[in-house]
Amino acid sequence: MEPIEHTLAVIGDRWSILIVRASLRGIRRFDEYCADLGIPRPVLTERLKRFVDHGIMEKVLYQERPPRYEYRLTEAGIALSPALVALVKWSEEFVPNATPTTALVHSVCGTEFEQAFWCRTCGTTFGPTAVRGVNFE
Amino acid sequence: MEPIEHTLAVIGDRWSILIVRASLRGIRRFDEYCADLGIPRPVLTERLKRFVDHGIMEKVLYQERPPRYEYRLTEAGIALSPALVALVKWSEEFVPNATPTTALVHSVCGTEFEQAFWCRTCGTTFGPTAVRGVNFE
DNA sequence: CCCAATCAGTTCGAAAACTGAACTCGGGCC
DNA sequence: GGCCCGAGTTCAGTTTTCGAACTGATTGGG
Repeated sequence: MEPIEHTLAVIGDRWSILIVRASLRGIRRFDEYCADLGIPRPVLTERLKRFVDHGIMEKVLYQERPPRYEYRLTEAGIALSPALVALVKWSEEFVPNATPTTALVHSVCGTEFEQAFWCRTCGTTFGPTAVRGVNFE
Repeated sequence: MEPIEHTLAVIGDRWSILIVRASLRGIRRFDEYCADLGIPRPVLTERLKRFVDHGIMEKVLYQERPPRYEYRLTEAGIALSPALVALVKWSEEFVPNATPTTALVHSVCGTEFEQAFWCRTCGTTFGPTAVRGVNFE
């Protein structure tokens, strides 16, 4: 199985990306995910378990007696951000009636940023049509 | 429903992204997708229909009698590339035993490229941890 | 003319995943 | 004891997925 197939077997469903996004927004606890996303509890249980198993999230004890855990993204989980950003930006552009709000900003300066392909060799940025590759085109 | 939820309702499943990737690789026809991906035919039928309905693909008649159609990405479909690239790159980095091949190259110079967040205001590139936003963090 | 091959789908029954609502279980608080 | 919190589990019903076999229009070969 190719790497990306493996990845999609883990996060390729209607909820996974939304869970990652919720976590980046600061959501941590089981009931918070439920309330925030409206995700069915059994589905959330399974996803969190899957994420922990695949190193995307970690279970952190935040209270003993009764033992209670919260779920935080690991570095690998945070590294999914570029994919999430790409999807958010695609959505803003192509989903009909999408509100073109400034959804994502650079925390340093507070203004909207771009996402691009960047070629170190050429020193240029470029778009999707100039991409080619073994696993791609 | 927020834009990204809508987007994930369309392409948030185990196969959709792989179909887009196959198409970027030059796959066009029903049986080609089947053979290339090993996707069940009924699922492929449903996904292609969905993609056409949502403007991600278009059905192109390539032969009359019997009428035969092939499926090509629209501009909106090609615009999903950044998300795909992000997932491919994430996979290369975080999927265990992933072969670190040069999967994606800049077609102009043939060397590997990067994908980054870029702030026009600051004139800098930055990583996932510096992202903040209404829909995000 | 008839038979095989092509190719985009459809049909079908079984298995798996998803869903909402209710329930469990440990433990603190009054 | 009775009530609340909060992370799950259980359950029954629906939807989705799956693989394999089938359909239907048409062409090319013998």
